[in-house]
Amino acid sequence: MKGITPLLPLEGSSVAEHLSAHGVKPTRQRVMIARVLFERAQHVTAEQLLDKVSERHGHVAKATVYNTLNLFVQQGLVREVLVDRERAFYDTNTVPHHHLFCEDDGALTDVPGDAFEVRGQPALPAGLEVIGTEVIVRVRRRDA
Amino acid sequence: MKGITPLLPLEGSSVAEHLSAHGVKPTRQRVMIARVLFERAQHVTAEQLLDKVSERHGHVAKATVYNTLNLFVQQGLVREVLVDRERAFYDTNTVPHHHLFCEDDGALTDVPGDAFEVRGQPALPAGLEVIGTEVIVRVRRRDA
DNA sequence: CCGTGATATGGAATTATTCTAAAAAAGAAC
DNA sequence: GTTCTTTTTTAGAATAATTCCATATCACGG
Repeated sequence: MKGITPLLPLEGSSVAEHLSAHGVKPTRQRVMIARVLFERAQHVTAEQLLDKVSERHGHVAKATVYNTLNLFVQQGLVREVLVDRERAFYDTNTVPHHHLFCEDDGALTDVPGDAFEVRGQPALPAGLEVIGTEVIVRVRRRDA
Repeated sequence: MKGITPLLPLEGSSVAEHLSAHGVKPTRQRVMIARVLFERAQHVTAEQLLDKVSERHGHVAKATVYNTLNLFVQQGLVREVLVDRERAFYDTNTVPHHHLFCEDDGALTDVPGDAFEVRGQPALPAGLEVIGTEVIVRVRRRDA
């Protein structure tokens, strides 16, 4: 429940099993990408991910990284965090939690502690269902 | 306090006064833009705003619309809502409230009612201050 | 092994936003 | 009003994340 709890999504199961369990066929590229992505709870951009994968495993096309990330988002394996217009972040911590975005350096972190919470369900117009709720707390350095 | 309360930011004051009161020098273009923007509480994209202004007042450069929107955001006259990578929305309702984003048609609306709220302050690392908190509830049509 | 549908790839295309350099406007001083 | 300085506007070029496209490759059931 707490945002700071380190998540290790792969504890006790292989990457391929993890993908299959979420309805994603584990191709070679997807496994390469997932290895880097899920090695720890983190916030990554598509470009960072591409670099890490290329460096640690083989070459992957940029389009494949985007396709894969979109697929993972759709299947609930990662969460997309839109926080500035420059780039999207992908968050491997899928437990509901909130985010802190520092406008000075563009750093995205989890909201620490649990004193902060969202209460209740919004009154929705008929025929709509909630996909997800995201809370972004924008911060800056004092005196900046 | 309630998200659905229609806000009329200009009630009782001219557009120029409204701008000045927020530290924005009321140039001809800024007044044109503000007239369209603040005529009612709404969510607009930069392009929609440009079109409306050009149609109802004179021509304005695209760059001016972007400059002006950025300035207005900085001065707290409008709120920027980042909800998909395609475009940014600008919200003339500056009273704290939440948003509903429908992924099917890309419509952005306010969260109705007040059963839904954010409680407490996040525990912040030292030296940081909160600029603002945004809550986005993503929805889709049932059965879609 | 073969065929077929899914996936991967490189590079081109798209597109919102920002940048740039120059023109216009606003404002101050006199 | 005139002149000088600073701010704002402008048109168009530049930027860059993401998607599109057409082709090649892969996974895998029969």
